[in-house]
Amino acid sequence: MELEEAKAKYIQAWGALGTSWGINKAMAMIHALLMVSIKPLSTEDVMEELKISRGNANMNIRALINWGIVEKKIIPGERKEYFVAEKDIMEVARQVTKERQKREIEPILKVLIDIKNVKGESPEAKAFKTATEDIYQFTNKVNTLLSKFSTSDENWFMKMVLKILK
Amino acid sequence: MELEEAKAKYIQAWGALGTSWGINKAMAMIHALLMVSIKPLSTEDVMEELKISRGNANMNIRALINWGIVEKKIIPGERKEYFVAEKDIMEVARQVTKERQKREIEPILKVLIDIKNVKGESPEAKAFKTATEDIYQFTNKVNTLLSKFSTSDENWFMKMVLKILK
DNA sequence: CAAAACTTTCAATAATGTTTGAAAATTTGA
DNA sequence: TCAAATTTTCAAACATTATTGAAAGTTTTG
Repeated sequence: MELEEAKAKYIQAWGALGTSWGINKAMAMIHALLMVSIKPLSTEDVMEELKISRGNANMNIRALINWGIVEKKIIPGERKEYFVAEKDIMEVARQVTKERQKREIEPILKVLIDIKNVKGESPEAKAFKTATEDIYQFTNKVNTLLSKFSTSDENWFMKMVLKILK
Repeated sequence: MELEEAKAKYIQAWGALGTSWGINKAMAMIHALLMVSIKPLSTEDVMEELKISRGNANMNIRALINWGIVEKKIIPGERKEYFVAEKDIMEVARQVTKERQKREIEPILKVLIDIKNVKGESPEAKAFKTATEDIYQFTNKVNTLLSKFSTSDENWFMKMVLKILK
C-alpha cells in the first residue's frame, strides 16, 4: 500500500470512529492528520489535505488545543501558526478521558446524588431507589478509576492493564 | 423529592448522556424508563410515558433488544408484548461494552492491521508506521481488556476495580 | 502608521440524524 | 378463514449539528 493511501484510510477510519463517539468528524480527522504528519502543519495545510473550509479548520484546531492534544508550534521566520499533535497515544488517551469525564460522568453523578432523596416507601419508590443506587455505585467506581487514570504517571495504565491481563 | 419528579430527572439525564455517546435520546430514555419500572411495560406504556410516537418506540425497543439489555416478556392472557430491562447494571455495562467493541474497536483494528503493509522507507513513511503501530498496540490492549470484561463472570470487573484502587 | 498576512467569528446553508404517523404486514382468537 | 389486535415499516417532516465563506478582527512588518 502506498503511503498516501494508507494515510487517507487511517484519517478516514479515525474520523468515522469520532462520529460514533460524540467527537465531530472534522475534529477527529484533523487530529489523525496531525498524528501521522512528520512536520507541523498550518491551517492552510489542514484545509487542503482534508478539503474543509477555513472556519471549520480553525474552530476544530482550537478545540483540539483546548483538549490539550494539539499545540501551536511557532516556526522561526514564518508568520503562520503551525500545529503538532501530541504523539504519545497514552497521553492522548489520558486527555480525552479527562474531557469526557468532565462532560459526561460528572453531570450524571450529580443527578444520581440529587435523586437519592426521593420520598416514599411504596414498592415503586423502593425499586427506584435500589436501581439508581446501584447505578450510582457503579458510576462512582468508574469515575474514580478514570480519575486515577487521567492524573497518573505515564506507565500506570499499562502496568494496570498488564496486572489485570496477568 | 417526589418519585415522579425523580424518575423524570433520571430519565432525562440518561437521555442526555446517551446523546453524547452516539446512542439516540429515545433509546436511552426508554432504557432508563424500563430500568426503574417495577413491572413490564408495553409499547403503549412507553409511548405514553415518554410522549413519543409508536414507530419511534417500536424501533428503539427493537434496538435495545438487539443490544441484549431489554427483553420481551409475555404476560399470560395478554395479547400485547411487554418489555423489561436487564436490571443488573454490571450486565448492562457488559453488553454495551460488547456492542461498542464490535461496532467501533474491531473496525479500527482492521484498518490499523491493513495499514501495516504501507511501503517505503522515507522518514514520512517511517513516522507513519511508528505512529500507527503505537496506536495499534494500544487499541489492541484496550480490545483485549474489553473482551475479558464482556465475557467474564459477574464479579470480575468489581474485583479488578478494587485491585486497582487498592 | 498603513498595508499585508493571517486568524477568528458567525449568520446562512447544508448535511445528517430523529421522529412521526399512517399504511402494510403479521399474529391471534373465534 | 376472517376480522380484530398488534407490530413493523418507511417516506416525509422536523430537529439538530456541522460546515461554509465572507466579513471583521488582529498581528506583523516595512
